[in-house]
Amino acid sequence: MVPMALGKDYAHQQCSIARALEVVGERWTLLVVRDAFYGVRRYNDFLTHLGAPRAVLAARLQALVEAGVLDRRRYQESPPRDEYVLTARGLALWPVLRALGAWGRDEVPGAVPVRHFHHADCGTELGPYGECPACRVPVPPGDVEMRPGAGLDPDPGDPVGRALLGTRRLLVPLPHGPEGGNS
Amino acid sequence: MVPMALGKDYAHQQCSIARALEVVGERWTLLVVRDAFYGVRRYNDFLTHLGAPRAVLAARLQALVEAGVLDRRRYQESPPRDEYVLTARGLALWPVLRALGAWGRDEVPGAVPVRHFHHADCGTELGPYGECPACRVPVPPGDVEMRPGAGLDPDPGDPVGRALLGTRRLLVPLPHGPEGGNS
DNA sequence: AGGGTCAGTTCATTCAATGAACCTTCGCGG
DNA sequence: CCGCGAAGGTTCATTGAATGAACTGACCCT
Repeated sequence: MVPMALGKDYAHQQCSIARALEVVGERWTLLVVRDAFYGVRRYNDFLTHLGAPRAVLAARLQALVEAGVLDRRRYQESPPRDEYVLTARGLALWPVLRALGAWGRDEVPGAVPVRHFHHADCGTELGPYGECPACRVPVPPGDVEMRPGAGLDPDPGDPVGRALLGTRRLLVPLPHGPEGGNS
Repeated sequence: MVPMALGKDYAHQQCSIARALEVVGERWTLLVVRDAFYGVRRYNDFLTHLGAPRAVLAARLQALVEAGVLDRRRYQESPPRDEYVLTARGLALWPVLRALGAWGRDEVPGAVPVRHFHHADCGTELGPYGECPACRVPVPPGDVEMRPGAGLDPDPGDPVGRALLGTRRLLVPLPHGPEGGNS
């Protein structure tokens, strides 16, 4: 996708769409952001869920941190381990992902709904712009509940995909650590 | 950008966002679609406005036609000339471009508004989801009026950029032909 | 016949993506 | 204190796509 020579070519474009694509328009980048919304925070989890080459993932994470979309922060000291979490700027990408997902679901032929997104406060399924049709408000991603749809593979090969099978609230980190599994 | 080996890698992803990116996630693709919304329809106009390599543009246009986003149709017989116009499926990408543009304008540092988008019926500037805050309705792209903003280069090098300087309604084709210029 | 427009295609070069292997730090079990 | 494995990378050879310049071909005008 979207390659890194973008700065060179898109920069001269007087257009905010081009500027956005300079940051998130490369291959894998928006999928990394999507996984961050789903609660993925660690390098290895991104890696197994996306299937991207390690070097590309490292480059994308670093670029997203530099662009202020992700924040890299220490979650344990020994051994030192960092996690990547969405900043306010990253959270602002939620409408982009909503719009892309809605288009992929409605307009790409042969697509079965994979996941449904609901307003956690009232249970209503979100409208096409990420708003709650019942409450008439735009729903921030932290108030979105993700539910499995008919098209979701019930037995994904990777553990991250398995952790994302059930109903989950966005932005809640994936379970980890000794108690993490399924106790 | 997002590159053409996408089919291979994104396809196994059970996700409508990934499916959307398979179609519009490659480098240049979304900029082609943006220009189509602005009224660009001809190969040479895309070429001069985007600055993309000719071979890449030809490949992207063909891929978008095959994906049903653009329709290629004959507009004159001799010499045979085709133009590329958005289909219903392509028009459905408008929220994606709106969301990307809003993010690029609000969240990418150092960005000055380049263009403003208004509801042609009432003149109100569109909200972040492409809705009209006054009329409380989602505004279809054909009812959107594009107006120049402070960040717009007043003298672009290419004629297409010059034709897009003023206030224009989306989807209206660029002027062409003997009367086209600025009479 | 010559020049110009439009819409491409071809081709050599450059640049990024891929995937496998390797590296480092640490925790743990014996 | 030795070996093992996990986490989070880096390095490297190979593949593949993007780039830009040149070329093609159909047609029109003068």
